Amino acid sequence: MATAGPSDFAATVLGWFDRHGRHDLPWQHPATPYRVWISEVMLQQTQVSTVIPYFERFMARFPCVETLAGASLDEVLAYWAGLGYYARARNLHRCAQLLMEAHHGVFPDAIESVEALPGIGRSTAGAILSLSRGARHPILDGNVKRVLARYHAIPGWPGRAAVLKTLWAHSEAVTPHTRPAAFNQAMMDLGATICTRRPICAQCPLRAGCQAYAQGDPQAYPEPKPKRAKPHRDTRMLIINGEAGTLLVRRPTRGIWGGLWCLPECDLSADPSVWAREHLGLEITPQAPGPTLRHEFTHYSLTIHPLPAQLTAAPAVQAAEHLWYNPTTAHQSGVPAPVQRLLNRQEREA
DNA sequence: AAGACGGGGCC
DNA sequence: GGCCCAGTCTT
Repeated sequence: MATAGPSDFAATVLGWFDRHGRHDLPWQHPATPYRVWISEVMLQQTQVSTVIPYFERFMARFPCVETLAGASLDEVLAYWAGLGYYARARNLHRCAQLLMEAHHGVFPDAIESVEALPGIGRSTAGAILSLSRGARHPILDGNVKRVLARYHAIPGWPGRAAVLKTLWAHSEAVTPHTRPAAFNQAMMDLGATICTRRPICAQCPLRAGCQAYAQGDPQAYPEPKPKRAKPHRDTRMLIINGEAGTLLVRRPTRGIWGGLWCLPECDLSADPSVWAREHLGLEITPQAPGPTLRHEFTHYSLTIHPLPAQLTAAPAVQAAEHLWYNPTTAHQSGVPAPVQRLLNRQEREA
């Protein structure tokens, strides 16, 4: 049988969507540009089941662009803490303020203008304008990449520019003029529920035209990223306890855990007391080291060596980038997951 | 073109 | 433990 043409492709996908697609996701009711935007950004590199509770909490606190733009970055980061990729939250906040200042708080209709906003690339821009307004724009997220790479048996890793270009061309070609919103949602649903890493081809509406299926090994597509050795790093985190609580310092905007509140980090080779005096302006008395904590990143693994210490002297003036964490008081600060684990561990042992 | 960027889920 | 996930930005 010949490969189905674009319109057959869309009709098949839409027919499947009406019966088997997901119509009950929180951001679909109502599917406003704001809600679709927030959900799409949360869903970048994060799975639906993880996102849903974050989305509900976020919407309850920041129901519209204006609320988000008017909030402090710290509070936005606090609502994001645990999702990872914190640049997404910073971009979200900046984008909300930009929308207020330059676009009256409303997303522009031109996709070029939407793509120009911070944290919004081609796929997210297409998703926002199609899912919320029914405009015909292709998308290309991980799900659509998988479906199209298999359907056309496209060789190569999608991270390569040439492969990506081919995939975009296919996405553009199959996106219909009628019901583009339903079609895009359908493609994501298909990738998320049927054309998964281990696909359920028996239930797939595209099976008849799928080249990877015809070849007998749909899992061969898309090709995996070429892998390399993962380096390992060590760091020491100081758990400095004073009368007001445990010291947290704000990390630089750029780099790992950007803008989040973290335990002070000092090199293993440094003397902790000297380091604290020079970098924090505090006098401390180190105690017995705690058990190490291992944390895995995409690109390296980290072993955290916790070192509890008692505060013995502090300057009269509190540094702006310092915060004394106390579990009994309310906090609205973003703390990375492994640091939160260390704080919780300390609280349990107290 | 390649690397940076987090955390959770799954096998 | 390795791999994956509704990507984008920087270099």
